[in-house]
Amino acid sequence: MRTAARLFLARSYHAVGVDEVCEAADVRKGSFYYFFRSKSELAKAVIDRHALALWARLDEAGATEGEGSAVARLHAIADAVGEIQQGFERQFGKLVGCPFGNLAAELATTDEALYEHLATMFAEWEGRLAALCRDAAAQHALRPGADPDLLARILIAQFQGMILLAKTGRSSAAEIPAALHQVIDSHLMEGAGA
Amino acid sequence: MRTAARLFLARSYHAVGVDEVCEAADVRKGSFYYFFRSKSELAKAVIDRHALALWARLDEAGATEGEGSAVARLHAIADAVGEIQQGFERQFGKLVGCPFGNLAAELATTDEALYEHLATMFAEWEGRLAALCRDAAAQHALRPGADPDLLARILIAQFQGMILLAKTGRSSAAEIPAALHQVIDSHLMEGAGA
DNA sequence: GACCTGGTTGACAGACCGGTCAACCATCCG
DNA sequence: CGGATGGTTGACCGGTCTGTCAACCAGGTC
Repeated sequence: MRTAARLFLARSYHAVGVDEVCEAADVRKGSFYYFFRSKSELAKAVIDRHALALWARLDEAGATEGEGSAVARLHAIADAVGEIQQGFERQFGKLVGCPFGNLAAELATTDEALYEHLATMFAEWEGRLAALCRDAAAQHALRPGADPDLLARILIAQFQGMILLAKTGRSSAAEIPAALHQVIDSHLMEGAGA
Repeated sequence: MRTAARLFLARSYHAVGVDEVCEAADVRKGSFYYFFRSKSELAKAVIDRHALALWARLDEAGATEGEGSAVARLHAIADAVGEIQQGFERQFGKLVGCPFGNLAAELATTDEALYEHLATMFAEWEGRLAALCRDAAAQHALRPGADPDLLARILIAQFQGMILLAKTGRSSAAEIPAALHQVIDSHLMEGAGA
C-alpha cells in the first residue's frame, strides 16, 4: 500500500496496473485481491493514508504558531504544504503533484465512488481552512469585503493550481508557498502583511 | 477530431479509446491511423484546437474593453474563461474542466511529447496574462509590492484550481469568475477595486 | 484502358488490463 | 492427530487497448 501510494504519485492511477503494484511490493496478485475488493478500493485506502498525514501536518503547523494570530497560522500552513511538496520532490526527483488533486483530475469523471470520497476530503480540508479564515476575520485582519469562506476556497484552489502549473512547467515546488503567501497577504488589511 | 475533443472533455484521455472516437465520428480505425500517427498525436491536435479558440476568446475579451484600463481587461478575461466553462457546462450537462488542465494532470507524468506541448501552451497563456498585468502595474493600479508576473501565474493557477474544486465538489461554473474577481481586486490599490 | 495516387476498409495481432479461482499452506485448538 | 481458520499462490479468463496490414477503391492522367 505504501508502494501503491508511491507509484500512483510517480505516475498516475491509470498508468500503473495492479500487476505492477504487486510486483513492486513483492505480493502476489491473488493475495492482493484478498484484501482489496478492487483497484479503486486500493486508491481509496491510499487517499485515506494521505489524508491522515495531511491533517496531522496541518495541525502541527497550526499548533506551533500558538493560538494567537490566525494570519500567522495561515502562513504556516502555506509553508507546510510547500514543504510537503518539496519532500515529494526530493523523494521522486520531480514534482509529482497533490495526491488528492491528481486522482481527482483523473477519476472525477469516471469513478463515482472514488469521486465521492475525494469530494469529502476536499470538503474537510476546505472546512479546516475556512475556520481559520473566519478566525482571521474575527481578529479584523482581513481586508474589508473579503469573504473568509471564499478565501479558504481560493487558497486551496491556488495550491492545486500552482501544483498543476509547476508540474507542467517543470518548475520547482519551492515557489508554491511564495504564491500562497502573496495571495494571503493581498487579502489582509493594508500594511498588516509581510 | 471535433468528436474527440468532445469525448476527451466529457470523460478523459484514458477513459475513451480510439475505437470509441472512431465509432462516434463514423470513421473506420484504419482510416484514423492514416491521418494520425498515434492517439497522443490526436490529443495534440485537440489541444491546438482548444488553444486557437481560447486565444481568440481572450483577444476578443480584451478588445471589447478597449485599450484603456488594464484592470478592466483583466476582469473581462476572468469573465471570459468563466463563460467558456459555463458554455461547456450547458453543452455537457456537467462541469468538465479545462481542456489543458485535464490533459496536463492526466498525462504530464506519462507522455513526454504531449507534456512538452502543454507546457508551451501554458507558457503562452501565462505570457499573455503577464503582459496585461505589467500594463496594470504601469498604470499604478496594483498594490505596492505585488509582483505582476507572479500575479499572472496566480491567476492561471486560481482558474485551474477552482475548476478542479468545482469538478470535485459538483458546484457550478458560475462561481469561478467570482473567485477570480476577488483575487484580482485583492491585488489592486486600496479602494480602486469593485 | 493502364496506371498511379490518396484515401478507405475490416480483419487481425499482441500486449495488457482488472479480476477469479481452486488448490495449497501454516498455525492454532481441541 | 483432525480439523478449522486466515492467508497465500500461480495459473488463468474475458475483455479491451493501441496499433498494423494487405487488399481495395475512386479519380485523375497519360
